[in-house]
This record gives sequence, C-alpha cells and structure tokens, in this order.
Amino acid sequence: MAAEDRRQQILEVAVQLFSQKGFRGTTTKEIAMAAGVNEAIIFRHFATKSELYTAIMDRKACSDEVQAMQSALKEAMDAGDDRQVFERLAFHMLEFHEHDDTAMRLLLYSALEGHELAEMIFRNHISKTHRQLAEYVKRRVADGAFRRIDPVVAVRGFIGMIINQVMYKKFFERCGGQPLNLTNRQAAERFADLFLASMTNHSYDHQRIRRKH
Amino acid sequence: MAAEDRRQQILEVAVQLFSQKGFRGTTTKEIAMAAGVNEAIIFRHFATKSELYTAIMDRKACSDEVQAMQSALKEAMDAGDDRQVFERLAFHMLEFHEHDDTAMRLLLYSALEGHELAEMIFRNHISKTHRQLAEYVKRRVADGAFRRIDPVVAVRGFIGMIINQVMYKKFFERCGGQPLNLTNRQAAERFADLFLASMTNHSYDHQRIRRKH
DNA sequence: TGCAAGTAAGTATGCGCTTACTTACCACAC
DNA sequence: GTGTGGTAAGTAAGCGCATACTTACTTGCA
Repeated sequence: MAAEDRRQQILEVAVQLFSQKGFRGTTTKEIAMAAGVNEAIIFRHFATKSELYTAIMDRKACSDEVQAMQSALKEAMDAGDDRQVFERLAFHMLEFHEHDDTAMRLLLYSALEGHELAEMIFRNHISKTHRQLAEYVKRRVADGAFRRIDPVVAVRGFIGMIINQVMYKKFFERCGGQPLNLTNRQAAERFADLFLASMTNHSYDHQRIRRKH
Repeated sequence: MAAEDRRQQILEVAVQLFSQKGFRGTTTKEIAMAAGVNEAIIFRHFATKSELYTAIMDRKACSDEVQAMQSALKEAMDAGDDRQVFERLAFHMLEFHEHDDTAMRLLLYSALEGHELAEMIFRNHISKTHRQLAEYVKRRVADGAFRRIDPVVAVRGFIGMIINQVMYKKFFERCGGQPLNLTNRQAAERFADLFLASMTNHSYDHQRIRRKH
C-alpha cells in the first residue's frame, strides 16, 4: 500500500480507538492491529504516539456535515431569519453528534487529559460558531428584534441547551434519566422556541433587564 | 494510623488523582505515594484498583454544598418563587463546580471510560434534581404561571445553560473562547432571567406552541 | 506477647519505541 | 523480455521501563 494511503488508513482507525478509549487508554499496538499492520509501521508514519493523536485534527477539519451546517447557518443569518438560524444550528448539532460520536468524545477526552488536541478542536470548530452567533445576536439586538441581552450569555445559553441534550442522550439516558422522545427535528424546534421566546419577551421583568444595562 | 482513618485518607487522595488523570491514567503507586504509604497498603484496604474507584462514591454522597443546594431549592419550590428556584439552582451549581472541580471531572472521565461510577454519580446526584425540577415546572404549567412547555425540555435546557457555562469556564476560556466577565451571582441571574422570560412569554409564536400540544 | 499496621522486594504482564532484517516494486541497461 | 540495483513497505523480536497486584518479612502498640 502506498505511503499516503496507509497514513490515512492509520489515522482512520486511530480516530475510532482514541475516541473510544482516550489517548492514554489506546495502545499503539492496538492501532496497528486494527489497521492490519505491524506496530513499527505506525512509527514510520508518525514520529510519536502524540504526533499521531494531533494529526487527527487534519482529518476532522473538512467534514462535510460541519461545512453543511456552516453554510446553512450563514444563509439563515444573511436572511435575518431568527427561527431558521437557531433551529438549523440546533438540528445540525444534534444530527452531527448522533451520527458521529467520535468528535464529542475526542474533545472531552483531550480536554480532561490536558492534550493540545482539545484546544485545536475548540479553536478550529467551536469558537468560530460561537463568535458568529454572538455577532448575529448583537446585530438583532441593535435591530430591536431581540431584548438587550449580553450576546455571549445568550449564545452560551443556547449552545448549552443543545450540547446538554447531546450529552444526555449519549451518556445518561441509559442511567435512568428521563428520556426525551423527540426526533432531532422536533427537539431543535423546541429548543429554538424556548430560546427565541426568551429573546423576544419584552414584557417579562422589563425594568430589571433595563436597569442592568 | 487506625485502619478506618487510613482508608479515608487513601480515598481522599484517590479522588484528587482520579479526577485529574482518570481511572486508567492514575497508578496505584502514585496514590500510595500521595498518601505517604507503601503501595501494598492500598491493596490491604481495597481488593482492587476498581473497588477503590467506586468507593469514591460514598465520600461524595454527603457533601455539605450539595445538601445546602437541595434545601435551598426545596425552600424556594415550596414557596413557589420561580425566580428563586432557578437563580438559586444556577448559583449553587456554578459555585459548587468552581470550588470543587473533582466532581465534574470524575463524572466525565468515568462516563467516557464506561465505568459504573458514572452511573452511580448520575443516579445519586443528578437525576434526582432533574426530576424535582421537572415536577416543579409541570406544577407551574398547571398553575398557568408557565407556558405549556414539555417540562423535560425546559429542565434539560436550563441545566444545559448552566453546565455549559461551567464547562466553558473550566476547559475552554483559556483557548480563546469569549470570556464572560460576571460573578457567579450575576451569571445565575442572567441565565435565570433568560429561562424565565422564555417560560412566561405567552405572546411569542403562540399558535405554534399550542398546535404542538 | 499477639496482632494489626506497615514495608521491601518481588512477579507477570504490557507499554512506547527501536533495531536488524526481509520482501515487493520499478526504472533502466542489455 | 530479462537480469540488476536502489528504495520503500513491511516484519519479528526485543529493549527499558511502568503497571496492578503479591509475598515474606518487620515494626509498634494494647
């Protein structure tokens, strides 16, 4: 097999294993066996185990699903369609993490283990969406469409609802947590509803909000 | 040192180490050294490393801070004071995880590693609060104080906002994420505001919500 | 003096990584 | 076509060290 093909194949199985068992919990021998080669081959393509781990980032960079979300989001933002912006974001996040549970696990594992991969994933994928969304909220506040709420608070709140739902489904629904019997489409609708209701509720506790700013 | 004292001391240092480096990443020798005893002592008090890990649960059960939150929450619920219920919950969660970062790390590590400790933490601490809160929301919907929203969606959304803020501060603010320069008290206020506004907004997209139920 | 608390020094296994070696491929003179 | 030499893909075996856990022994207090 050609060098580049082998390299990609090793990365592919490494993503699976690292995401399931973490950096420390995955052995180079295991990766080699899953790739069907001798362990020494791993070290011909990657100087160290850690280099192999960080090389995962490049593969994750250009996922189709992520790009689809980015463009769907941009389209809705340009149109100024609040409902579409938040519903699409929620839907894509729910779908993405349902189909691919490697990303979330890799992020959590490397954040806990203090590996630089966590920072790379955060910088390259998450922080950009956060900033874009905060910009959008800020603009809509300026438009008078949203209440005067700190955009960072709003974004963190909304993303939090969705991510929590993802993690709940992934890790805790089997532990006796209350199940949410909704499709991702329905869940996205509900959370977007919840969020937009709070952003546009000019009657609730109005003085208090005003006074803060 | 008496057996029980030694046992407790070992557990204490084990909590710190396991939460920092996970089950796989922590060695029994390391725990022994941190406790200032020979490695063999560990195995006199706990049959296996795994038994030591799950024994952590007992220590975590009766934390003062958790009990304070439970009673503060109950008091506010009995009084039917919506703002207090959600603001206090948010504040206590933020404070708890700021002062003690072992709980969150242990939960995440063991959820990822598939250890039963995750299920124990979830069952004993998290799921109870979720259910209580969902009950409260359900009651307030029946009162006509809240919109007719699925209580599980509402609770998961609110807890999600708070937990996301905790994790963001813990892991990602150093990675170039936008900082939220608020005290825990202020953040709790903002998130509770956000949530309550959405629960009481009878004017926004009313038909749509109605139609769903 | 008896017994629990504590230790030094193991064992078998598995880890990341290296070394010494063998095979497969492929352009090119003849 | 056919030998030939250089290069890269691949392997078996093993190095030094760390792991979870054990055993045989020593201390100190009721």
